[in-house]
Amino acid sequence: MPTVSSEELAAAAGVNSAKLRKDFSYLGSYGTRGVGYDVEYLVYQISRELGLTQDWPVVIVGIGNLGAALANYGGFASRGFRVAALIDADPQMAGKPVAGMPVQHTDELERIIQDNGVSIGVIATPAGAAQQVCDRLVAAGVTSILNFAPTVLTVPDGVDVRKVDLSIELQILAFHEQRKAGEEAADTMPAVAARKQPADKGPDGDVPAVMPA
Amino acid sequence: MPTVSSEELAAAAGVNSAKLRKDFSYLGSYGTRGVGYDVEYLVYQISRELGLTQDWPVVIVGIGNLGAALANYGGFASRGFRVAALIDADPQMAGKPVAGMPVQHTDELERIIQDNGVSIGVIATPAGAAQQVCDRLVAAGVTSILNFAPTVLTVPDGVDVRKVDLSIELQILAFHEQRKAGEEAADTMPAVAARKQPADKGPDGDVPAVMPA
DNA sequence: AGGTGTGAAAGGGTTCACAGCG
DNA sequence: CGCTGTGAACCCTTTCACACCT
Repeated sequence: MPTVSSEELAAAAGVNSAKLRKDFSYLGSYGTRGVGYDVEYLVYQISRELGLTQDWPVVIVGIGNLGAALANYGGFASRGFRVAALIDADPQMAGKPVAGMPVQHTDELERIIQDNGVSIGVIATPAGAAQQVCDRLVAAGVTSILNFAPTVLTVPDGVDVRKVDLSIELQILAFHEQRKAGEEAADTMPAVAARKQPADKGPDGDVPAVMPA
Repeated sequence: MPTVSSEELAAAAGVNSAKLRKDFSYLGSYGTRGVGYDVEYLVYQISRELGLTQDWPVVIVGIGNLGAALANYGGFASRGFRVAALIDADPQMAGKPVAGMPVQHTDELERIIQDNGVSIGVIATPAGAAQQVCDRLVAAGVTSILNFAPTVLTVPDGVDVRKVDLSIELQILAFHEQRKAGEEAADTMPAVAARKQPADKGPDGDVPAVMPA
């Protein structure tokens, strides 16, 4: 399929075709009237705009179950992320291979960041260690942090933090589950709970690509 | 601190106090004019509205690194989730304790769901197994699914699916990182990339009591 | 014709500003 | 007097509809 129309893409994504065209138009005029969008060219332009064509070295700090899961996560490489190092505070872990890569000790953190020009760090440590690790990452030059620890991190201006709370997704499901259960009683429910919502979005959410209602 | 004002809460949350008051007003009139909101009462009301006061048994299918990380995740219990069972297809895993709970074999899936009245399932299997597991969960009575596998699941109407893609969060960080790098060249950047964004929201970001849809 | 790109209209959500209550 | 609750103004996003290009 060498080209797609906004209509086809919109249907696949579950959005309005006008919205899709308007969104694309902010990136430039990459379509051809009467024809549609050249798939390969479009993919490249969007990838470039999103930064997927760059190589982003990242470090993962805290190689417990979650850190190991992240290290093994296949989706990273295909999106331009390269795991530059796995770091853990436990000396027992040092040298152990995880996802085909030896775990390094926290002592090496600063050197690793600098040697690899890492600007993105992933924190998968226990809550208690997160802020400290964060501070060291920032001091070493990291300017974006993905935080899986259940703590709110404090960072200086200019540093971005995104927090992933795995239980929030469950909470959203439970919220809808609750509504399903009390559907017939909808009239007596508060406005918020009763309001029908158009397929609400996940964390990828801003990527409705395929979110079934 | 027995009471808070909308102003204080708004500052803490990084939003406008009027928005906060309006949002709360959809839940009912739980504040006191001239005083503020009674903290304990407010927490209860919001918890109830979100379904946090209910007990939600969940099953986790696929006890690899990620599944184990989820099983150990402390945040669940405090939000009303109870891990009813850990399920894995590997017979070797059966009986092994993970997070103080024996892993059970996939053969038991249907029975476990029914015995525990589980309506929420978490899929942490490899991509190849996800749809099949999903089908079985749904057939057994699950109506909400949290999917960590990198696959788009197909489900019947009435079943909610939320997909968590761990790399998307990194992608968002990389996007901002890219902008930081090219800040001085902002004038020549496409409109989208150059546009200043109000501290955009994390995954928890799209969970304000009232979904911004 | 066929489908993009976009001005204009419509729709929603946020903020303002203040009445009203404790 | 202080702070909530909320109508109205405002602003941003989405959708419509069509001019315009291929």
